[in-house]
Amino acid sequence: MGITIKDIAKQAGVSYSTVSKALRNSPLVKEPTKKKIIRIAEQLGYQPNIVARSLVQKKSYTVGVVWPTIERVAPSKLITIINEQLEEHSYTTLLSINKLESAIKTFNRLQVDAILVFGENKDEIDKSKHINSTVPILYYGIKEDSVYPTIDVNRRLAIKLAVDYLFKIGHRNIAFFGDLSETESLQKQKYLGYKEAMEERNLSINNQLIIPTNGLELYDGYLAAKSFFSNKKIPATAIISGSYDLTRGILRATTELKVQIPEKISLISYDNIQQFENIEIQPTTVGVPINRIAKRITETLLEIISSEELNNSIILDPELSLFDSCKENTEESQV
Amino acid sequence: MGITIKDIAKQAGVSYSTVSKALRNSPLVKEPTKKKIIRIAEQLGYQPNIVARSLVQKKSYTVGVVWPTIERVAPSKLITIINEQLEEHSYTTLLSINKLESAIKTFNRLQVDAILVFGENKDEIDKSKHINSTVPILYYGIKEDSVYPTIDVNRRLAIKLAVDYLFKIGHRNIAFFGDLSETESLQKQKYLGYKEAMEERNLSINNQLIIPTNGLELYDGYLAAKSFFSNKKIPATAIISGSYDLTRGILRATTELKVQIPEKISLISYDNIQQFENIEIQPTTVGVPINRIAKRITETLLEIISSEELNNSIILDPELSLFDSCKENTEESQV
DNA sequence: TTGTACGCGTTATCAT
DNA sequence: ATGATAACGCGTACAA
Repeated sequence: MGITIKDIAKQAGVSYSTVSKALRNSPLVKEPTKKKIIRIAEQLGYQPNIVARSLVQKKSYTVGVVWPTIERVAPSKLITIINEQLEEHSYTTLLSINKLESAIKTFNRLQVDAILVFGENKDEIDKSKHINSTVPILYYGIKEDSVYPTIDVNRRLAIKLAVDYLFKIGHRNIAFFGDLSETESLQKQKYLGYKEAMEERNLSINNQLIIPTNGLELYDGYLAAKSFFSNKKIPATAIISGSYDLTRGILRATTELKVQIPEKISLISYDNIQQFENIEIQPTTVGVPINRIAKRITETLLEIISSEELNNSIILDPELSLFDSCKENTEESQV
Repeated sequence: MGITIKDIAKQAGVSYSTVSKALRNSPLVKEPTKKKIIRIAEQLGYQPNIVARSLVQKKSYTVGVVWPTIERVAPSKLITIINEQLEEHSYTTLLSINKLESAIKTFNRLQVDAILVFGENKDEIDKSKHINSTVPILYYGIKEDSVYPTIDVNRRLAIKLAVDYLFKIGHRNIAFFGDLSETESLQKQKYLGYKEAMEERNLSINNQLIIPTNGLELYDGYLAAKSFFSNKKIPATAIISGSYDLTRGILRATTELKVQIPEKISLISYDNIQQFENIEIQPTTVGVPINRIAKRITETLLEIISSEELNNSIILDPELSLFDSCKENTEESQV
């Protein structure tokens, strides 16, 4: 068994309530006594029993994160940042990799102060609806529009921003690299943004411009790009890439094939992370910076915890971060 | 606030201690009363308060997993399996992505029953040593030999097995693909196994045979393999690949270059996962199957929890899984 | 300034 | 078969 405040009290020759006050740094305890108690606590390696505390306080200073798809890397950076930020507010983050329903139950039993759910689909969420969670829940990145309190990123708008910018600097033939398979509904939003924006500008879309990468790994981007550039005449003056890793692959291909960026072709990458380190060229990106997402999620969680009330869905708007992978297009191909 | 047993008691017109017994399915409660109580509990959506329970029982049926490197995919499959297995024993798994020291503190405060630490290096572990954890700790995959209770995999022996097998079927020129950078100490163990085994057999090693992939992604294996096979004369009759993704890359390269496996060259891959799905050829692998690792870890955790005593380090021995990527070598190059 | 007593939700022990 | 009550470790209102 661990050390309790009673053990400390005995050692210090005071009552255990005094110890409790001292450790919580209450002004109701004299400095010398406080110092002494704290010293003894450290000596004994005292760890406050959160269990007992949260029982009496009805607050555990703990946030539960539901993380059923641990095997996907995508949002792991995000959760790392959220964890750090919550820690600064002296909250502890606990992850569960169970299915949504069972994770929610667990966190309710554990009496966490709030639950953050990552990237679930609507079906799964609906299944968990009958559980009346005492603990407030916040969803991130769910795959369909939703009536549940949600924070998400406007991926569609992101790609539209990219198209608009490229249009503004003279590009008319704009290609899109992305995984278009049915399962990747996040990717699909990006594709829709591309299509919409192109149509709005009356730009033609053809199969030469839509490049399915058939996967989201670096290698997939690399292969797609190699085949793309093997065309006699490259069918576009600009590329929009649907994800970080794809972009890395595209850049490896352009380096290898000595396709100059941005001289030969412009490039914009979808990205939240903004850490294209060790890479030949810093690409122009579009997306919601991960720090902004994290900050907003943290704030919302703290809000939910203190007010018990959740204002509904928040959709974060993306921004364009200009670097040197884009250049004006002055070719005759302009209409 | 949530529903408590007292709420149920009021509804059912019994005392709350009867409710407690009924919900724990005690034989001391008459069937009809029990049924009634359970029904009401379900109606109200009652969730037992683990906090209170673990306070009195001094047991939380919870295992804490320290997972500081969430951004690396490697052991995520493993943890998924362990989670499932612990669940079958009605234990809940909770992850922390904090630094080791702070995670251990957290789990102690939370009064979990055991802590499982993933893939930390010795420095980090030493730093946490001064914390006298009330909760028993089990380490997995730490990067140096250790005095702490540990379960790990014998990577060195795995690669030796591979070399030995290839030797037995007539290969003398055996190449090794792996990331040899200083930071990858797990990879290094594999390289050492390769070197040792080759030396034991008096097989010569030269730079043509040791292929640093400079990364562990599919793409890295692909590139390394392409350059490897561009040699006029391929310098080996067999390849040992240091990891799953590298192997996938190598296979893509051989397919592309029409290098027949195993006709032209034999291949053995290091692997725990054994799920080379969607791949052209099922390679022969060597390693400890992930299910065996998971099972052993789960067992050890449960043991530790019940006995409070930990028998020291367990090193799991790898096995060879023969598939069709190897073939006897009958060339003259045999000594 | 310090100590006493009660309550948080649950389980376990003892009476009834 | 059921109910009353103590205990788990802590925080806090109130008494000293």
